[in-house]
Amino acid sequence: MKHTKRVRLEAHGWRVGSAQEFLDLSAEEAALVETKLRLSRAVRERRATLSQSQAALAKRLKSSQSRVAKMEAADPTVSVDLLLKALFALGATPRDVATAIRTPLPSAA
Amino acid sequence: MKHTKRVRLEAHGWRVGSAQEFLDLSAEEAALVETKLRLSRAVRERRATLSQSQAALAKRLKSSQSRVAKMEAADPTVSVDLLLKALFALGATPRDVATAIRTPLPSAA
DNA sequence: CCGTATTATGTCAGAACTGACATAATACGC
DNA sequence: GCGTATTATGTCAGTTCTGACATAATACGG
Repeated sequence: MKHTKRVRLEAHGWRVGSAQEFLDLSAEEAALVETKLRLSRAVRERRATLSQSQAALAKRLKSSQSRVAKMEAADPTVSVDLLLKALFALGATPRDVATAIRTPLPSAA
Repeated sequence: MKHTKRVRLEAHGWRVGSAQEFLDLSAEEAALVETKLRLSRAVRERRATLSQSQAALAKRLKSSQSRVAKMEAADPTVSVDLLLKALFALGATPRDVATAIRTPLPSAA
């Protein structure tokens, strides 16, 4: 279950216009996906550092363990808003968030 | 129409638990709101720099002028996801986004 | 192995967000 | 002032996201 760019676009009722426009939108979508990946990784790392279970973080967030798992899996049904809420709940500062967003993934394109 | 923390929490069906918990959640909510403000400001600045109208940006985003206006007004009905989509559509890099998130507002608390 | 603690995956009703539209308010040149 | 271009505010039906639940998979000590 890995809706990526393509699927997401189709879900939005896409009908490709100019190739240029499509490519640009792809790049923008890719940047957003990459950002989500970085944030989700940051959530997992901070939580692990604090030795908290997903269930514990979920409780603090008034969310559920399954949703935390999806956050860390960068599931497309998880919004950036939720990822940020999780990070702040884990004690991250805006500076920490900024760093996470700038930090490239281990081996991602 | 300025739903802030309080209203948002109530909208979520809040019932205050311990004072400590409430305060913590307030701080976290505040951090998120502050982040949204910074991003919305970044959208306005980038768009202005490019001398684009809200309508032009909206078209590029496949959105509407009114929603771009709400983005720049940091309206609570605008998600961080949408703000990021706008920034990337305006040519921002993850690094730019990170900078925006770290940059304090002119005179905010 | 077996318990059990933790994490992953699927599903869905309800809540939040979105684009679009209408229309009001502002800004700016003429 | 008047036109008009741009931005602001309000509303709402349709889509997306969310929490919760069930349950499967994995990790790990005994």
